[in-house]
Amino acid sequence: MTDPNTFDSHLSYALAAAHRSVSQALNARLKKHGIQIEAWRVMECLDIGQKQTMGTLAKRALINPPALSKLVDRMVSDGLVHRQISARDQRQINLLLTNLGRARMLQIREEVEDQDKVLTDLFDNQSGPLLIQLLTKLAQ
Amino acid sequence: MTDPNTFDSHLSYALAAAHRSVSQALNARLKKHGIQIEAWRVMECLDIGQKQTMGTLAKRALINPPALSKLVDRMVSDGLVHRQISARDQRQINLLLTNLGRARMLQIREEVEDQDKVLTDLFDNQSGPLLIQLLTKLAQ
DNA sequence: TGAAATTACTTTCCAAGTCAACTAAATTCG
DNA sequence: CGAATTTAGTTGACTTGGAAAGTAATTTCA
Repeated sequence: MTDPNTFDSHLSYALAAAHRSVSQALNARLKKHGIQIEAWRVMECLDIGQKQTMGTLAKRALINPPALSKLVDRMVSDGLVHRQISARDQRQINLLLTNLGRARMLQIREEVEDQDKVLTDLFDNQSGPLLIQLLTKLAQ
Repeated sequence: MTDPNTFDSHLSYALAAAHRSVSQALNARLKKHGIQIEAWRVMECLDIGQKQTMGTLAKRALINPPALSKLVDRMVSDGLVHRQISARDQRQINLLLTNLGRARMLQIREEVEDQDKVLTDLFDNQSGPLLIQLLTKLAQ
């Protein structure tokens, strides 16, 4: 056991600390674009596959359904996305990026890529991808 | 560039996904004890060093000062901690665990240790500590 | 010394998230 | 078929968090 008097060697603590630090930094950058991290994730998900349902989006963008509903309300009133009722299942919503939304996403993507580069530069060539791999395993 | 059409290879995404998954699992366990993750972190910090100020606690427990103030209000009314004005600086608060707080912390610690074991068992002997090391580096 | 600046913490106001209940559409199966 | 169940998404009541302002104690330095 390593240092029984501290709890910062716990995985859950180290993870929370890293997440806090990284999302604060990213948040500061996205503030310039007037957008939240979650909204950016939604837009990236939509760019990968248009017409996604709220359900699949909630999973991919790491947002609970009620929070996603409200976030999408705001994004609609900001003109970034619009809702379309699915033809095959009237309960489902297909969310679409507007032209404005797509343009904004591309700008923001640069900011995020830049931030990501700063982070991965903290590590050597093996460690960066390894960290992502370990995190991905943890996320299941 | 690896897989330009997905963003889940971004460190910030992998980190958010892992954090979400881990804190949801931990949260479910702590719910049985009627406590939030943040309150548990505060109690662990107090166990390491009693009489910590709100400022140092905020940093160690990864909580912004206003949120910590409010959390401590709730913990005081739950009888877990109590505030004591510092003798040497009347602006500072020294926070102390009550006997109830200490007892609850010890119960909860078991739950968290157990959860942490489940997580670290996902990895081989090198990877677990390595992950923590990489995360700690990221948190600075 | 004592006015100005800094530091420690809290409060207020508002934005955002959660849980549980709700609406409505689709599916199941007796 | 059609009543019962399941699924998709939203809403509402309530809780929590954040930014900025507020209070009060301490420190700085002219």
